[in-house]
Amino acid sequence: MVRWESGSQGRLEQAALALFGERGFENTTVAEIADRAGLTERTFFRYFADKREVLFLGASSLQELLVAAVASAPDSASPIEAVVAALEAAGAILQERREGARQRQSVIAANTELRERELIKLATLAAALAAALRQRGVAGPAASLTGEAAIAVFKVAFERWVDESNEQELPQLIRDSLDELKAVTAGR
Amino acid sequence: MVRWESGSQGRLEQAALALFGERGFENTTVAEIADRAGLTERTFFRYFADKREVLFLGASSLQELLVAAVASAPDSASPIEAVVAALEAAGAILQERREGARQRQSVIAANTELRERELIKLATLAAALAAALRQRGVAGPAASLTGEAAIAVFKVAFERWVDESNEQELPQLIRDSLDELKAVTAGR
DNA sequence: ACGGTCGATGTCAGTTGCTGTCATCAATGT
DNA sequence: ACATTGATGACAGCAACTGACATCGACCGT
Repeated sequence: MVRWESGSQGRLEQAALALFGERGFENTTVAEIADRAGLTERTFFRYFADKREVLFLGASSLQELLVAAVASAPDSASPIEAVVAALEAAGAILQERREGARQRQSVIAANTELRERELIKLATLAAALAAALRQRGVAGPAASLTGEAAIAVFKVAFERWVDESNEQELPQLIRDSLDELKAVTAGR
Repeated sequence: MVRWESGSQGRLEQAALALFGERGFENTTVAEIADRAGLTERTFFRYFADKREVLFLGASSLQELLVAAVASAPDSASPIEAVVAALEAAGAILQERREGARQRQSVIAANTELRERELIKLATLAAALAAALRQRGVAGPAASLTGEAAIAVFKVAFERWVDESNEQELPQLIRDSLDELKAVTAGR
């Protein structure tokens, strides 16, 4: 497909992950990442919009997966069930990359700028899920709230999953969190 | 209280708001803000951790207000009702600063970095609300999900409130959004 | 085989956000 | 008066990011 692409982007990503793990995000310079990848600082910024973005490669493909899953859910599924089922599917994928995901998350959790970037990715995802729901005929406000609720469920489940003392699997945690949300919102 | 404090911080804030409104956030330099306030770039960074933070002054006091409101809610209130009641109270305050809030929001909405900062403020707020709920004896996961759900409700309501074509009041929109969330999560 | 095109990368200079350090200066307390 | 203290200025410097142009190797048509 791609003519050149001798793996520069991947090398940059690996170099960045290694250095961030060793010395932390702030104590790592873009020039150092590029050096380790055998490239130039300028080239780093041709592949990644900024220093943080190197940690969020798979994000867009994960979003596409989720949107596709919502779009292909059976008509009988309620909005919240359709979206959470999609999350469970994505959760199953993350479950397989468990160690990598945890390592990445420990880097992100240690730095405020990275948490900001993570949050905007999740907010974008919520909007994409809402848009997918509107395609299915869900009304505007309901679609927005369902998207936001789904992200809330995912955030809480993911946080518990990353916790070392927790051995449950992510899809299960997602379902548990959804049940918890239902219980909490039903309260009066 | 404060011995000096001849209003430097306020002048910096006003100067920043004016310049951001005129030429946008990215096309405004910190040195320009400081100049207009009759101060130095270095002084700007003594009052604000970074260029974005100048747009988020009242945030911490708003959070304190919300946490206090949750803490002082009657024991009979369910977690979600306690938190949303607090949001309505905060919404009433915002309702009075309506024009200022809309203007500020139009600056934020136009810039990704600012949206990131806004999201992390909201996430921090969600965590603070959850902590306040745990003080009331709510179990950990339920508290987290309630905090996140409240923020979801607020985000959707606020978005609708800022929409020019919408004339409803913020506290009412918050209550509407909560009802919508309840309907959506009850589904299926 | 050859010259030309094109995409990936390098080089370099410049702007801007942000920080550390030290000096200054006015108000305050004794 | 004098020392203290808190706000500000002056300056130097680093690192993130960008624009402009040069280079170089793979490919393509002749």
